[in-house]
Amino acid sequence: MSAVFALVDCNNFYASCERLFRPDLIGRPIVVLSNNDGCIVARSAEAKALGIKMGVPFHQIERYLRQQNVAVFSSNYALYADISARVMSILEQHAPRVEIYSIDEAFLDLTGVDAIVSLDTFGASIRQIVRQHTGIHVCVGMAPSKTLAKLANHAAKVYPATRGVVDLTDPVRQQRLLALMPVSEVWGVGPRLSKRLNAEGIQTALDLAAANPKTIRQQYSVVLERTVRELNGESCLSLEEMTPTKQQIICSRSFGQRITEYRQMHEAICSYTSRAAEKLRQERRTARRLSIFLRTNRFNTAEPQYMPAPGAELPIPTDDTRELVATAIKLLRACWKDGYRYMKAGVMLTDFHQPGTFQSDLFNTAGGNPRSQALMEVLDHINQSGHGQVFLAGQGMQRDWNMQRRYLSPAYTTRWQDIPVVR
DNA sequence: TCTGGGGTCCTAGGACCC
DNA sequence: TCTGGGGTCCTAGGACCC
Repeated sequence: MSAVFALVDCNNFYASCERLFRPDLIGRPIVVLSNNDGCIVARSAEAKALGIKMGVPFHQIERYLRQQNVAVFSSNYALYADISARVMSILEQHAPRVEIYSIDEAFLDLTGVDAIVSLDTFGASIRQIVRQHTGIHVCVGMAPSKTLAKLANHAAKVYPATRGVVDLTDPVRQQRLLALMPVSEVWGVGPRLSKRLNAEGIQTALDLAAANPKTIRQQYSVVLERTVRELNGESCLSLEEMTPTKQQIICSRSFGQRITEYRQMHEAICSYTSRAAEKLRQERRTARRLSIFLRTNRFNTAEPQYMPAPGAELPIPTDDTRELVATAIKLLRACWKDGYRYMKAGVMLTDFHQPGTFQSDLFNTAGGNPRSQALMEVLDHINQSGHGQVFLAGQGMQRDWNMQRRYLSPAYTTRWQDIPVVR
């Protein structure tokens, strides 16, 4: 029995989520902006038809968007995460094994399913069920490897005649599609590799599939070699149902305005560290290494630049917000310089351990401090309850550096006072 | 004036050891 | 002028993904 993977991908996900609760926007172009309302990260079909490109800085096309009556939204991550969870739970009810690959995509293992029902029928029914239960439209691509399933999904999106479902298990069909796809559309081939491959005469996905894997490995990498094999229907990437534990946690943001005062940076670093510590506890890990980074605006070459990124090792791995914040602030004090206009800062945690397993020296108590653990549990409980916020004084009350979200929609599904009311 | 955030994997090169 | 070889570990940087 040969493997069959499906890739289910939500269409224009963020824009679709915004439209779910705004039926008045049906037919109107929608764009969603990145944090700080920086650039375009999602577009509805109508917005794509207007020629609006992904990743364009908002300020460059703001006038055009107004002229075209485009609805503009700041990222509402709470909303998207909630809708995503609903879509994923439906997929998990209908497929034996599911890998949630990103907020809007999942791989399914459909091996053996084609003995019971045709893949086209299965794909169409998944689409219909998700749409009926969530209002979200998805496309389904099916093939013997993940890389081919990705391409099949892409075809399902691009060609309306497919009705959103493409079964690419037939080798002849694979060849036909690969010949139509530029190599840059292949999963794992980014802009740099595309350029190099094009220069070598490899233009289409079919050209890459026809390349010698050994040669590709020598000239490029083992990763691209695997891609070549996957394009030939040899499955090298397996379905990963268990989310692997994180190797690092990063919390960083660009500021709403440039920061020039130490007080503001102190608040920001405290906040980011607290958030990172919260994520760490969710992962049930402790961290031994913490680093911070500050950045001036690298796009503005006329300004003096300063981008320190100091790190420190903790004596014992910890998940205690207070210890991590104290370490971060020590690093900040040492690297802070007045006279720069800072644009962004962040905190990174690495070198993770399982709580209580660290081999400590004679003078430290291994296994963590039970009082600290209890305190952190209470902190997380209150902050996740929706009833209030408890934070360290260092995080500040002014928060005048916080990011801009001028076009934020309500938290329709995750905050009581924002639930839509039908009159 | 205005250019996201959070991840992964691989490789090369330096430090260090015997 | 000569001044080994091989292994491990760590870090930085580059590439990719959504």
